[in-house]
Amino acid sequence: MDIPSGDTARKRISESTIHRLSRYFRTLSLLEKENFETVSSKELAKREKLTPAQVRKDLSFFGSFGTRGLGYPVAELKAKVSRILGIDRIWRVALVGVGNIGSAMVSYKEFIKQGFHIVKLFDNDQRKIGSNHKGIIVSDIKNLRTELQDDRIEMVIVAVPATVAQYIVDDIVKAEVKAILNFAPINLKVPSGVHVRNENMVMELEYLSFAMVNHHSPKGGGKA
Amino acid sequence: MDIPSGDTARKRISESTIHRLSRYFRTLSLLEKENFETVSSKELAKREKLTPAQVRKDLSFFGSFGTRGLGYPVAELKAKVSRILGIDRIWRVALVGVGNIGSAMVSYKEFIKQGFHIVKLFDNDQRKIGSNHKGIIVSDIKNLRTELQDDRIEMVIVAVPATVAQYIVDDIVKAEVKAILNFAPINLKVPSGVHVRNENMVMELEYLSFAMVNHHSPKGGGKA
DNA sequence: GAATGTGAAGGTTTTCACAGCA
DNA sequence: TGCTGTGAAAACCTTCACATTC
Repeated sequence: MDIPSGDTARKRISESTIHRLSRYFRTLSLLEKENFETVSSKELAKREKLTPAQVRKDLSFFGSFGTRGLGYPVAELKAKVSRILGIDRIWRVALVGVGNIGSAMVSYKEFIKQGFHIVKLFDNDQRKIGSNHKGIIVSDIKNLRTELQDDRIEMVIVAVPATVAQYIVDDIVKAEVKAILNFAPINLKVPSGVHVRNENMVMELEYLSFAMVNHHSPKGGGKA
Repeated sequence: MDIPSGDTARKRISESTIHRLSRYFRTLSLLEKENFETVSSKELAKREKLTPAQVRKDLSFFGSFGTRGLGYPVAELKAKVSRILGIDRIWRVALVGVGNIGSAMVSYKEFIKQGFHIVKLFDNDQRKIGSNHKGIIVSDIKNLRTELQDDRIEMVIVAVPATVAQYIVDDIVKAEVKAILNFAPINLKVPSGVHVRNENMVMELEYLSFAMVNHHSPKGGGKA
């Protein structure tokens, strides 16, 4: 076992490190296509606009994947990183709210590519229930809890109006789903052990707005 | 002038602080609707799952907005925060790529609410060019640079495939637009002074995946 | 009494710098 | 020689604690 993931002495890994691992993974996929056999922390850092030390530190939390003098084996490191992120498998995902954003997510190719398979859709609109989106029949949101359980859903994407998001999430929690990606601009309450990530596009525009009015030079081009 | 935004001695404000200001703004809008006259750092902190000290520190970077013993005046603070974020005005936004995500963004109400007005659409697909989306005629991407300039666009949302994103962005930069919200999963190159924010939904699902396989207890429920 | 504003303390993340290995 | 892996230092961010003000 080369990833020290045994439950003893596991260091808390920062959110930034995890996000950078996602980026390394993407870049490693690219490097693989470009037929690189190995890659140095310097090269990875250059592509991600980071320091080589940062890249090495991030990876070192999970093991020693490189060879001194040579760098990291691309294919192998990619496999390791995907294992760390838990994307060396298929995740069964449901989506609630087949509106603007919901529909876009159903057709979003990057999800499938990375093993996130949207296999269930829910809505409360009678006109949508029963209709077919990309081969999936939209279910009635009334049956959310039971269908999530019956279909062994592991993650739910919430793309409903802010006013109803909390009720939906309460149901999702009852179905014992432990991971939620939330698009509603609201602070959801969930019991501990349930993971919520918020996707808020307005916040990013607001960041840009702030940067502009403050002539704020972005540190290395801003959030990557 | 109560915001120390004169060019002398401006402290670097962290990205986290700005994001929290966005959240305060949202919560202040809510508090205003609930007819709160004032709010304490304690109450704001509770709603955002932060510490009161954090709230006070964040605000203190920009001035002294509160009254000891009382708290912050809701309406006034909201106005101040919107001023700081630069959202006390209308921003003219263009969107490139009227596909899945692009279409969703055009109809996304939160943008308009916060003063981000999408006033131009571009695509390279002949079937889309000339068509009407929410009252906006889709322009040919060939004319991107000139039309961005003629229409005094200040921000561009890029929702095109990763393979073409860089070319589009090069054009956007030529049009002297200084703010880009990028949905393509790629590290864009822009000259310094141009602000880029990346919106990557897959990264958030990957974070959830990591959290799940690592039985990783989220610190206060994860990214809010 | 209640709650802000803020130096100082404490904690976390990033960078440095170099020993160690191919 | 080239590049990793990693303690130590530096930078950064958050929390504490209290003087200050209403």
